Amino acid sequence: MASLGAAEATHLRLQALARYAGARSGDSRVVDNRVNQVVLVVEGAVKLIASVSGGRTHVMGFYFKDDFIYLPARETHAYNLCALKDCELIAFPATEFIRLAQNDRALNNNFISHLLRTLGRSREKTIALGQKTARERVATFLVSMAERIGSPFSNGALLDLPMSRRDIGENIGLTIETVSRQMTELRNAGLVSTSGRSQVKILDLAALKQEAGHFPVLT
Amino acid sequence: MASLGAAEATHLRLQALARYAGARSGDSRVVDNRVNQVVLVVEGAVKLIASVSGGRTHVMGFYFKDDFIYLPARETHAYNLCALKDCELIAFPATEFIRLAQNDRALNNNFISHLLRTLGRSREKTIALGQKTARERVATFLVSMAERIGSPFSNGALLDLPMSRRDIGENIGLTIETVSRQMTELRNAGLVSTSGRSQVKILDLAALKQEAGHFPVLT
DNA sequence: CGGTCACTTGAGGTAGTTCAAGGGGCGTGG
DNA sequence: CCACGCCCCTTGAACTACCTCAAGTGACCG
Repeated sequence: MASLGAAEATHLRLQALARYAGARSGDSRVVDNRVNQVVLVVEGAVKLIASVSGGRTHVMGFYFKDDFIYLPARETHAYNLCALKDCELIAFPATEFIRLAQNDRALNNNFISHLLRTLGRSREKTIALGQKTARERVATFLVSMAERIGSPFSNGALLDLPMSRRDIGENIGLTIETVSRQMTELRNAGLVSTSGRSQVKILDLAALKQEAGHFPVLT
Repeated sequence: MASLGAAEATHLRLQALARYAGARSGDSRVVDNRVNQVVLVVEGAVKLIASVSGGRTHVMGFYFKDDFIYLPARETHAYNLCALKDCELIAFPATEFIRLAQNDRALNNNFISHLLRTLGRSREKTIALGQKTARERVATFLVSMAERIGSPFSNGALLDLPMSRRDIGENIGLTIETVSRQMTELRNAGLVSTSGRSQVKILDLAALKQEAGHFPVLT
């Protein structure tokens, strides 16, 4: 909760509001979505999924330690959080959270800049899905993950991806097969190497960014 | 500026901050994008475009009277507002705007709920671009426009679209030809009729929503 | 060590793009 | 008011990126 940057006084009130939620890897509907929620990831990794008509589902994004999620109440279609690993989360009902934030400049500012960042990422992603080829999307995804959960490594990064190929595909609007093929091509091109299902080593981050079409953060 | 819902006291300060901008139809770079801006559309219609690598450009959205736009400063790629008709706009530097809003509960709340709505729409659009077919996208676009600038008409709506087919295509991630073909198919299916370049009559809104895949507002 | 399930690879199909050629609005000038 | 011309839009035909369907392969778990 420290990462919310609230003052001491607000802190206590936030605690009164908070719903702690633990989750095991694979759990879905981790947080109550009957009202808008602000969710903080204390530990672990989650995906935000949207269930859409026709049984389709779209992965809106992936979130990791210290990330901050705005989870809208179910409406025309349902948003839900699913755990990708064992997780610790804290959820606040959005309305009360916002009201509280108004009494605390730092928290209010934090919340607003979080929203702006989220909006920025969402717009980037819109562009990606509207304009990019499969190759560019996969490259963009990897670059983004490198920036968010990668450990630096020579002139690249080391990644341990907690999500499946299916999750990746549903996130960037491709089928699982296409994701797989693009990964293979990137491997053949010498840009990445993989071991096991989840370990990815980015060998040349600059070149990968080139492949990504110079776009910034996705997800 | 009334639509900002600020109290009297804040009003004066907002006026001090405001940059009024008139624009003629077709004008681009209507608002200074060297700093983040909050822009209010007083009159007219604008598009928010993102210029991306490879000379590609994506139309992030269309905005009309009383709409509220968050225009990020140019960064990895440049966002710009272009006038689709003659316009009157008011721009506020975002940082100062947010600071001011903190002293005015109503304004702060309005701003936050605007951001949440924008984020919601952006997410909807992400889903649309990630999952929908050309037919669904065009239908979704028309439904959205009907809700935003349509005048009711029997069991449909009357539309006067200020944007070109190219703009539409760049907004929903299709080529101009595909947009055109889908429009003719919708016409042949008896869901819409058109006259001239910009007049669209939606004959059966319910059926069009069906075509759209039950999705809510796009753009 | 053996089974399951995720991932990979291949072959064929299709939605949408690309390239190219006509119509037809709509503004302009007579 | 009508004629002219530009440019947007429409339509057609060929192509291609991605999807779909199907069959391996190998990672991870018991």
